[in-house]
Amino acid sequence: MREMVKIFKALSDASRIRILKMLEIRPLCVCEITEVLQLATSTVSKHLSILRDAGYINDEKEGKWVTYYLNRDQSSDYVRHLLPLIKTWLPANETVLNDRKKVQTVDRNQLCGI
Amino acid sequence: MREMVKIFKALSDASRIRILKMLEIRPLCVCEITEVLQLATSTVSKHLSILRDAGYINDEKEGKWVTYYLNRDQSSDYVRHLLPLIKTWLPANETVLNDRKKVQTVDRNQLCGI
DNA sequence: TGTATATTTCGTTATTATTCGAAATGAGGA
DNA sequence: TCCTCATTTCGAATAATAACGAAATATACA
Repeated sequence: MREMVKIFKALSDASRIRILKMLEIRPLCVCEITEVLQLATSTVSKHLSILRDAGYINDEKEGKWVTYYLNRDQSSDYVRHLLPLIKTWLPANETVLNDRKKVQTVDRNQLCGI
Repeated sequence: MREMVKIFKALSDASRIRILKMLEIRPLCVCEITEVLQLATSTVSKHLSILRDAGYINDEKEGKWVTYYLNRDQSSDYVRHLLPLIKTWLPANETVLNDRKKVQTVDRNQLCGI
C-alpha cells in the first residue's frame, strides 16, 4: 500500500510529469533537464530522486554527467503498466510539446561547457 | 496537465485507495465508509469529494443517505484506464482485505439508526 | 412546521512537499 | 595532487495537504 501511494505521489507533480515526457524522447542529463524546466539544479535533482525511488527512471554515470532514462525493463508491476499509459497521454499538451522542442536543441556539452 | 496531476494526486493517499478498493465490492454511503476507515466523518467526506472531482467515483442521493460508487462509464480517459489497473492491484493487501471484511458486515441502517 | 440525522462546509492545527541557495561530494583533467 | 565542474545533500522558508470539531445544509418523518 505504501509502495502504491509512493508510485502515485511521484506522478502528482507537473515538473515530474514533464520530466517523464521529456525522457520519452531521449535520455537526458541533469543540466539538460534543468535548462528545459528552468528550475534550480537542486530542485531538479530532488524530482529525479523521487522518480527514481518510485522506479520510473534510472541513472547512469557518464564521466562527469549523470544521465537519466526511463526504466523500461526492470521496474515494478506498477511502473510497467503506468509508463506506457503516460506515454499515450498528453499528446498535444503545449507545455510538453515546448519541452520536447527544447530537448531537440539542448546539448550537454554546450550547456555545461567542456 | 493540471487534470493529469489532479488524477494522480487523488490516488496519492492511503485512505483514498482504501475507499476505491472498498467500492469495488459494492456502493457505500458515507457513514459506512467512515465506520470502516475509523476517521472523522468530515475527513471522509473530503476524501470522497477529491475522488469525485478527479472522476473516480460518483454519488447519488438515496433519501437521507449519499451513496458513492465507482464511476464505470462516463469517466475520463485517465480514469477509464486507471480504475481497472487499481482493481488488479493489492489483491492480498492486509488492510484492503480487512476493510472488505468489514464492508460485508457493515449496514447503514444499523450504523446510523433508522 | 419542527425535530432528528446524514452529509458537507468552515476554521484551525499539524504534517508533509516544493523550492531555493549554500555547502558537500565525486569524477576528470591540468 | 589540485582544481574544475556536474550533481547531490543540507537547511530554511513557503505552500499544500490531512485531520479534527463545530457550524451549516438538506432530507425524512412526527
